Amino acid sequence: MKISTKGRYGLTIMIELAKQYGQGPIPLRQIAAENDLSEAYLEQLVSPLRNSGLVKSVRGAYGGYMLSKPPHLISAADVIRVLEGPIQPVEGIENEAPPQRQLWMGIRDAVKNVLDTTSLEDLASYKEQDSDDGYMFYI
Amino acid sequence: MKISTKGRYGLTIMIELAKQYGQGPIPLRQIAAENDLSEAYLEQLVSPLRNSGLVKSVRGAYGGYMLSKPPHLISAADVIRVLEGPIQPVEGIENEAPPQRQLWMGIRDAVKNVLDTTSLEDLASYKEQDSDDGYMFYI
DNA sequence: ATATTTCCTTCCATTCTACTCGGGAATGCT
DNA sequence: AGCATTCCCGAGTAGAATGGAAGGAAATAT
Repeated sequence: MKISTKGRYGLTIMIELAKQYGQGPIPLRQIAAENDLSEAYLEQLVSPLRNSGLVKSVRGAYGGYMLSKPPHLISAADVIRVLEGPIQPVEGIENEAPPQRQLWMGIRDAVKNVLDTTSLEDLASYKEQDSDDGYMFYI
Repeated sequence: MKISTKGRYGLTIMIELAKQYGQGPIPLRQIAAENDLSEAYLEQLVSPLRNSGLVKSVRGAYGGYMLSKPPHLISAADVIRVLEGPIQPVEGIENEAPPQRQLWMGIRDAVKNVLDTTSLEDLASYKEQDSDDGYMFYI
């Protein structure tokens, strides 16, 4: 029940690109440095993002990556789907017995709903709202 | 973003035990046969379920496993937590930047809500409701 | 005594994860 | 033209997780 670093770092890339949307291509090196991540690894993640059409690239000096659409038109679900595959809590849900099937579909829909209703703009323009203090991380 | 066979098969065990709750100990062999699963593998899964107190065991001939509480008092979340660990879409959520943190917590709460509100009784007494035909499995 | 069943440990093949590395191709700057 | 920068692409790799298999010991009913 995990989203791997593929989805996590991929989302980080997309949020950085969203923050600087409209300011020309952003090199991966910068994103890697700011988030303390491996540039070579990010390279592998951005490749499917480009193939799927979510980002555009410019090669050469002063090149980099940019979103191919405004941040409010790209959802977290779009990014996760490209990097982690279809949103589904189990493989082969159609072969499961009806009770389990109903459960997995419920989970899938709940997750999908959160990811679908969160845009890159939401994530990039995030402002601290009310305090998280006391909120439990593990449940 | 997956629940492995540990959680899935473990839930299958628990649902079978729920169906036959109050009818004495059920051997794993029977559950394995009915669901076409490896008995040796189920053995490994039921061990943590016993250690956590969700099931009780009776050794020897005519022995087996049984729920330690009525099915309506055990949630799917109880089972998944024992076999898959804490319900969390990413590791180390507290180290994530606030925007991502908010997203992961939203997903976690959504999943937790579905699992918490589904009891073994719900799963064991499942009756076909309205048709699933045409419902998409992959989204 | 024997069959059954849980209990416990170890081992194994395969796949996934999270990278690293090396090199090639395009582009801008001087 | 030459050089630095940056994307692009494939291969390799150590470690962990997955999904089991195997063997034997201990308990219990008949």
